[in-house]
Amino acid sequence: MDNASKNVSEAVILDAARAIFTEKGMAAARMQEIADRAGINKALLHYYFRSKEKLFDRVFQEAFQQFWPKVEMHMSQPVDARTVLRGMIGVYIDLFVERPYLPNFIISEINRDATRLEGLMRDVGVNPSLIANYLASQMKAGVLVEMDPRELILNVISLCVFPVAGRPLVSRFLWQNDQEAYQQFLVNRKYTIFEFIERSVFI
Amino acid sequence: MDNASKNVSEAVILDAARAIFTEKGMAAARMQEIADRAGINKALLHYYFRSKEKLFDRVFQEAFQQFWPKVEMHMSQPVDARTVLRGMIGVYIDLFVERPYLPNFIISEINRDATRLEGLMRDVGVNPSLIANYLASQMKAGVLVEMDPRELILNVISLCVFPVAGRPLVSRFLWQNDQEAYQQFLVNRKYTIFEFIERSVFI
DNA sequence: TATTGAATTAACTAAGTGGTTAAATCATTT
DNA sequence: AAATGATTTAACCACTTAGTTAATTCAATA
Repeated sequence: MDNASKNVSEAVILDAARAIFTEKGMAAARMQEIADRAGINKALLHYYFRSKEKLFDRVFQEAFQQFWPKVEMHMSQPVDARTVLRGMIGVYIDLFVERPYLPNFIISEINRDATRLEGLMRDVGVNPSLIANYLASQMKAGVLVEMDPRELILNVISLCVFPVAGRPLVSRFLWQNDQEAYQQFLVNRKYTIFEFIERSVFI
Repeated sequence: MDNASKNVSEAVILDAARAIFTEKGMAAARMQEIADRAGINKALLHYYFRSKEKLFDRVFQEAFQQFWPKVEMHMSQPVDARTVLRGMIGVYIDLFVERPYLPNFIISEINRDATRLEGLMRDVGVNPSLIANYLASQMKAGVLVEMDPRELILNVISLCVFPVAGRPLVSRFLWQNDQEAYQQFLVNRKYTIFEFIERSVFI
């Protein structure tokens, strides 16, 4: 019996959908291509997920969840600001090394249709003020330079995200398309970002 | 006579195309919608630009050119590193305040089809090594902290680009969707980015 | 084994999609 | 005004798209 094509479950469809959606985006993705990749009939997609929109929503929400790493982990017990920042950067870079498609996918589709955001907020549950408050307290304590803590958070995320989201540009212009060198740079970046930030914000 | 609809030129079509393409991206943009926006017939688009692809290429190339600000300007006469970095940041932020659609458009479409890059490189002519060499010399002179100059360039661009490319996210999560506050933050960012970098890299 | 409901499919539809064509109009020059 | 070439249009075409339908197979269970 043809085992590979039997017992096709949601998971197989979602894997295929994720691959196609993240590679081509919502608009350019084709239901037929997703079906082909999943090794099933196109109608079966509509059986499991009523529409392209609903299938996409599911894929996007899963991606979005991953995009908000659980940095609170690094704050559960009282630790110093260095550990918190190092942890934040590490979580992000590790995530993007493993799933390089995430940043561009999120950024592109959020810009394409921002209405989704409110609903996602509710479902995923994000709370940047936790870290913001922690950073603010460290500033008041004289550990960190005084600045808008949101801006510090944003700087950390910017430095982590852009090199991945803009990979083709970065790799081409700054690393002469040497993919191995780019990859090496990205892994090292966990440390270079921290050093860069450390010099700037620690008193 | 209906003056508004006469003498429709390339420029009008390109304006419409830019608006639609940058808002929706290549795949989701519709030739009919571009025609409507330009106030012309759909066939006229194909008269001026043979295909959707060619029309898109034109729009994209113009956008891409703008994306590479002429920072060399700030290096023509011997100036200090602070002026160069300040100028670089200023050019970028000013550009993005005026054309907020640019970063996301470039990033999205470059990721969607990276083959375009090589051709664009040739046409636009970009040379990051000029600034890289200048920064390296300033490091050797003891003005700047020693680091990979490409990484410093990348950090500057990251800090400028991400807040704009990720606007819906940033605005929602960190500024509670207060558009005015976000706009104010972006304008101020010209200075906060510089201060952030200055503390990190100047000895 | 007969029943039943879920899983799966081939074939189809209705609504676009980018692109073409051939004819009409406009503006300029002779 | 006649001729000419650049604009502009309505109507059309071949093809692709997401989504539907009605029939079939599969798996569990009574």
